[in-house]
Amino acid sequence: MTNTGSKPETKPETRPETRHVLERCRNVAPILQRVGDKWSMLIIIVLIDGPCRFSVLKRTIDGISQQMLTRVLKALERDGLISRTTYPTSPPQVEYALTELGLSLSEPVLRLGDWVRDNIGRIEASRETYDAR
Amino acid sequence: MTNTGSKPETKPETRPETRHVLERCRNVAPILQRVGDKWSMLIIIVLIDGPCRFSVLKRTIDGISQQMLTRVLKALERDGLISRTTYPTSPPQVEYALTELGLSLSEPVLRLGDWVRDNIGRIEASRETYDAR
DNA sequence: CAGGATCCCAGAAGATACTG
DNA sequence: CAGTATCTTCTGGGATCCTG
Repeated sequence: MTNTGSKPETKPETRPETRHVLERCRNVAPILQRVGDKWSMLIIIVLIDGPCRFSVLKRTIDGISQQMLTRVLKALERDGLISRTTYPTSPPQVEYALTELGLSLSEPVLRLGDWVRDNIGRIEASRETYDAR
Repeated sequence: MTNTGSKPETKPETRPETRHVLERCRNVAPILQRVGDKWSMLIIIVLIDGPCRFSVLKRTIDGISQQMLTRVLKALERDGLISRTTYPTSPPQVEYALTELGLSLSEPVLRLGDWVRDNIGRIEASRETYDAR
């Protein structure tokens, strides 16, 4: 809501103190982006229930292309968040699973998910009133 | 690490149970994307310390263009995460601040930030060994 | 000072077809 | 089955110039 007040109270400095916090959070942004893409979190969430094969992942995560699934799985593996195990059967089977690291990440991420679940209504309401002008 | 095991143990079903969790998380992904862009979280983090004017934000968040700052601020305002207050002075001043909603969001996000701070080393190590082949 | 309006680009996302 | 290869589309991010 764009209000119109009367007296500014902020100090117009550059806030050097905040700078330090920012430096610390500089690293956070890239990770947030990695995890904040369209599919990564969904994959991780599925894998929380246990290891999963490629085709099952593809069927479970509705709408993802094998292309994107491959890419995201690779990126997650590179970051050490999931592991990849190949079974030399015929036809070949590949099983993906969360690593310990990936599992530990899922915790704060699920918290964020809870927040969204609890507040998405407010967000959407805000959007409507905002768009209404 | 791409291992090679010997016997697959996963059930090849479609996992309908997981489906329900996924449905719940479908809404999470878009919000994660909103917050997971390059600047949103940095802006929110700065605003945790208190209201802030446009120019101060721009100076504090190093590297952001006024264009992007404007865009992201608008998006955050639309979602009800920050408020915008205009002071009709000359020259005009505009002050941005976290709303209650935005503040509550900052909590789970900072937890995620803590996780990153604690584990970024492992991630980078994993990347190196992965890229080394 | 705080933006709006344009133009531009690299890389992300996706569709499709092919392969060990 | 689990990918790779290719092509096209889309969009996040940025540079630049202009204005109340």
